[in-house]
Amino acid sequence: MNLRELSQMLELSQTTVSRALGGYPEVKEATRQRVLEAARLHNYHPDAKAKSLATGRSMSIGHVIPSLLHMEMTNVIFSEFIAGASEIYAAHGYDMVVSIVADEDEMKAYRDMAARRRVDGVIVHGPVRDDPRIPLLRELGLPFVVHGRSTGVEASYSWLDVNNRRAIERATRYLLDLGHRKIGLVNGQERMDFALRRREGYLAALSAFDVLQDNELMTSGDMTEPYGFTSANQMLELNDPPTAFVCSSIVPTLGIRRAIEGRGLTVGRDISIVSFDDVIGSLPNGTPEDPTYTATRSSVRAAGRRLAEMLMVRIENPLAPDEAVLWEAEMLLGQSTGVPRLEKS
Amino acid sequence: MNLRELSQMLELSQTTVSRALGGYPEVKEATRQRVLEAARLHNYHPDAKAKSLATGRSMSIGHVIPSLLHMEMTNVIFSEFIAGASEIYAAHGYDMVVSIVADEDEMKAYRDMAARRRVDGVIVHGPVRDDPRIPLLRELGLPFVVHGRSTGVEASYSWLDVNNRRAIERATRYLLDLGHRKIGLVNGQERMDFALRRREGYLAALSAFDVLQDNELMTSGDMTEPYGFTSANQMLELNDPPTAFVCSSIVPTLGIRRAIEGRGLTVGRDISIVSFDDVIGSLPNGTPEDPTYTATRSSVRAAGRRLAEMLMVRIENPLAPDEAVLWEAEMLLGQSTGVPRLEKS
DNA sequence: ATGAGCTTCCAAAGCGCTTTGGTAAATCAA
DNA sequence: TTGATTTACCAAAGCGCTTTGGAAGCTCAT
Repeated sequence: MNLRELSQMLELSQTTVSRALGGYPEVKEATRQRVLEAARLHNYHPDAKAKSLATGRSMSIGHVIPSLLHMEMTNVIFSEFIAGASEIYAAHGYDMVVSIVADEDEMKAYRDMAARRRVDGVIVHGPVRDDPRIPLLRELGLPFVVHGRSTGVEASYSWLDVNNRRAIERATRYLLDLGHRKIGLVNGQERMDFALRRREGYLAALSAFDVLQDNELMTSGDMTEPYGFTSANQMLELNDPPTAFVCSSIVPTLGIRRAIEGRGLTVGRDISIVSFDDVIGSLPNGTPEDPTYTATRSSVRAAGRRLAEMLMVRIENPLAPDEAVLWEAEMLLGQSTGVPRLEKS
Repeated sequence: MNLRELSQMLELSQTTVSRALGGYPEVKEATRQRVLEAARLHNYHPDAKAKSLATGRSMSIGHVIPSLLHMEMTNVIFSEFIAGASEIYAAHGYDMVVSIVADEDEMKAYRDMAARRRVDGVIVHGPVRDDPRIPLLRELGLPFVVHGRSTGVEASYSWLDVNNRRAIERATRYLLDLGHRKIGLVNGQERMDFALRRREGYLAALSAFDVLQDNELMTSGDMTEPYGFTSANQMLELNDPPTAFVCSSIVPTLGIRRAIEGRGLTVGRDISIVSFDDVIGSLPNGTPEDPTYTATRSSVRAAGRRLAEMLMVRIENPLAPDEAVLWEAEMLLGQSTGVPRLEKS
């Protein structure tokens, strides 16, 4: 059933039927009801591409994710994000098109989406320092918002970020307050902007307590479970091993736990962990009243929702001023922290 | 830059330019080169929706995922699947549109996609017993393939499934062979078809060894980490606790580990675990030579690739006979299993 | 030289919608 | 009553592409 057939059936022009369906005022109320009724009866829905072609708006949002290097995000975090974003898209009548590309094809993927006019806007994931995608999208004139920020990019753009620096600084300070002085940092890939900021926060806390930076107590890598396991094991084998860990995500935290318990030690009693928690559906951090891990927490799903809203605004009005949103993470005390017990001294 | 502008610039008709770009033979080679050159120079890419409207093919594939009840899959497994599928889509020039909807809107989402002719086909995720989506899609005439099978659906359809029954039967038999007799099953939601089959496999193995089914040793639920933790803890508190667990996914397996070690026991030595492993990027099961968990394994990413290919075929030729693919899971011996030590006796 | 058969190009229709620029009929103000 | 508005509708253009159905211009065997 298409518009022509429907309008012939109703003995009305396509114009009138289209306007009736679109809610325009220049059609008699009785007629509108007749049209609505018939449309429902015959399950008429305007063809998406014809509508898009006529209006010039594709009514879809693009997400480009580089598959290889960002495997950490491809998985847990990304799907949590799109779960949030897609709620908003649906509410506004937008579809979500996601394109997983090899890292080296990422820029081409954006150019392509823009040239083919496939999407009305995009959300940029996992910004790195001096991220080239931001100037590219600006040049392409494609509306976009960024999940995170890119140190080094001067141009203005819309973003939403967690205050990663402060979140990890607080986490580290908490451990320092408990008396820990050997604190391992199990960080994400430090080419990612968020990981750089977290490292800064960690170092800031240490220096506030006059603790010297120790490069053997800092690792950077893809946030997988084995990565956490390996990092923790390496550090625990040092002469002067850490009594606590600060970890960038719940996933490697699980590996840290495995390493600790594999050595016959107990998390929270012998070795403390503070994690960053993105609030992953399948990996919830215990219950809100009794978190498994002491953690600084910020929902990536909520970030997806908020960024989607910001993007909708930019699409409606491309000339709107850029919007910058910085969220503070909340800190939850859980079972994974305590005063140091295994100090070398 | 659109076709009209490009063809005016070249002083050719739109027809000729279109054909030159499309690789049709009825255009002189010199002309084709001239066109190709100009197209590249001006970064001309045909407008996706105009092209789709003209050809009648939307060149995109839909994925509908119900957000609430399938949260287990929304996260880890689903994103692993689409990572595989999207490789194939990209290679065939298709885009992927994903739509996360409230459970009760799922059928509507399919109807909508079909009526608006938004996609050329869909992949159905997480089939349940008597899944209503299969007859619906058949009625809508929308090409589709199913990841898994639906017990109770008589009609023919294309699917790819892992032999879940046999995989879990083998896993359970392995534990029985080692001497375990109290074996806990930490299963997925048993309204899901795959979970039902796994339960059958578990029970078949037990009865082959004349071990009685014990309902206290079987749980069913969303495959999260805390679910594994809680299930394992409950069972371990029984008078006659299990000496081993069979678990439906690596995610709850992590929770089982936490429960075991939380009681001062050691995985593999005191309590054994065999898991099903979907091969999740961020949660790899140790290294191939030395798996952390003994597991039956089948890559969901590979399934995504294969199903995407099957769907492409169906779209090319909707009358092609349905295809059914059953994969056997491989079984890997890891560090998480051993002979029983803590028997009540 | 002539018609058949290629080669190479093009005008125009059509995909299914929205939107512009109307026009008749009904209503209203004076 | 008459001209001005308002109401309720419609024909047709246009979005940017593909594809159909030619049509010139060439080549070439006869």
